[in-house]
Amino acid sequence: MASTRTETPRERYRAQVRAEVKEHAWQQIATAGASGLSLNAIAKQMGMSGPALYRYFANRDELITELIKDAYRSLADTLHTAAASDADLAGLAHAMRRWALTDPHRYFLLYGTPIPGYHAPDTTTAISAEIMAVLLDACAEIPVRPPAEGPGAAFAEHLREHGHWARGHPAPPEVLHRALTVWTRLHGLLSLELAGQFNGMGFDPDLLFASELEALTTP
Amino acid sequence: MASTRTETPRERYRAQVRAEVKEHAWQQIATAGASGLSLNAIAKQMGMSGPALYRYFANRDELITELIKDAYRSLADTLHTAAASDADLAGLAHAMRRWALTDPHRYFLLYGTPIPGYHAPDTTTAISAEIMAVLLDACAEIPVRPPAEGPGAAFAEHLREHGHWARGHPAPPEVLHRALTVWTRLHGLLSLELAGQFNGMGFDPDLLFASELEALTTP
DNA sequence: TGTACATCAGTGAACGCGCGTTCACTGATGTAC
DNA sequence: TGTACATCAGTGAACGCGCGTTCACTGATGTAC
Repeated sequence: MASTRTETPRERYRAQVRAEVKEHAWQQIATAGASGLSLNAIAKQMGMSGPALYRYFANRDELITELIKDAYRSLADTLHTAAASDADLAGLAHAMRRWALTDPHRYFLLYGTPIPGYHAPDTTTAISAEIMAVLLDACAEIPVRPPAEGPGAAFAEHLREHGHWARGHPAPPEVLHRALTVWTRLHGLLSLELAGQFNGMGFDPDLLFASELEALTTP
Repeated sequence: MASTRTETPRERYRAQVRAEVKEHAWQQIATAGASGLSLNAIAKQMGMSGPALYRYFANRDELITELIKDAYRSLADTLHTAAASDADLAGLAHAMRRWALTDPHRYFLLYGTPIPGYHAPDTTTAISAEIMAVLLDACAEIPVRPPAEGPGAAFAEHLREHGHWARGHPAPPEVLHRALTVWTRLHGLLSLELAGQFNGMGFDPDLLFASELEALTTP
């Protein structure tokens, strides 16, 4: 990508094998979950011996970290692409839902039950801030009716002092508030849907999603 | 509880050991996650040999099922108790949040990333319907402003035909709609908070929760 | 109250399995002169 | 263009571990007469 030096064949090969390992890793996460990820199993699937993978990843945790970073990157790119083609907040939400439905386990790796004993490195927080920034941009274009009093007003006021997570985004606290609301409500819908919690209930998740989006995009 | 026959000492002992096993199981889930639950480890913690536990649980899956049922039961009881002491919807929401914060892993066992390879039995659906019923009762007491058109109205209309999950609860579709919204929004807030996703952000989750509750309890 | 028997809790050994990770090594690929 | 050397991918054996689960068995507890 941004590398000036030409890649040597060996580097190209390394990158290719790393990518192939990750592909098998995703496949395995889909069936066994993130905590069932096994280097040995991946190696066997690729027709290699287990220790061979240690040429490409220092250990299991580094592989997981890489998967998480890729997943964040993929979601951020999806939202950027949508925003670049003039999508409004509703468009972003639909893009995010499509992204989540494409591979539920990828979504859960980012936003699901934390993996026991694993702690994500700081690299990921930069990308998740990027994602927030896209949401903030979209929320800034929606007219807000700032409430004069009550918990909603209080929280917006609170965000005036505690909004540094927006990383200096030039938006009034009401917009920060809106963005947080968008995030939590979408996550509620998506994670329940992806976990299959709506399954026996018989209503159409599309319609629930559309209804919540309406509530989210009107002031 | 409802058993007419007196419990024999042996039955009492069995029940006590089962309970102790479950306690250690929860403790272990808290550190290793649900997929890290190990019968052998529990036995060791209790000063017993591994195979001894097979006197009390047929296998690992039965233990997990039991934990899930207990968790559902506990949440349902919590909500019932709150409702019995005249709590409105906001009161129920706060009770639910307190319940979730008490033991995040218990919450995630019910509503988090599905455990790979595990499928819950039907027994649990009855209790989760019970939980929904409490929410429905509380939602029925909130004045609704039914929208004339748009996705919100469409979904309410949809629920007129697809609301059998409410198990004959005598509430208009707008109330079913409201209850679903309550569920998804609360879950969004709780699961992100419990997973630690708000951690680095610096705002007060209490205030966000209060703000969403306001939006949820006003028509 | 005492004896004979049935029930049941718990043990220890064993089976087969898979895991992450290290280590010394082979053989192929690239590099420097 | 050819040779000497360094780099690196991948292997196979090994270590130590823990898992779920079965099985034959011991010893304690309850039950029936």
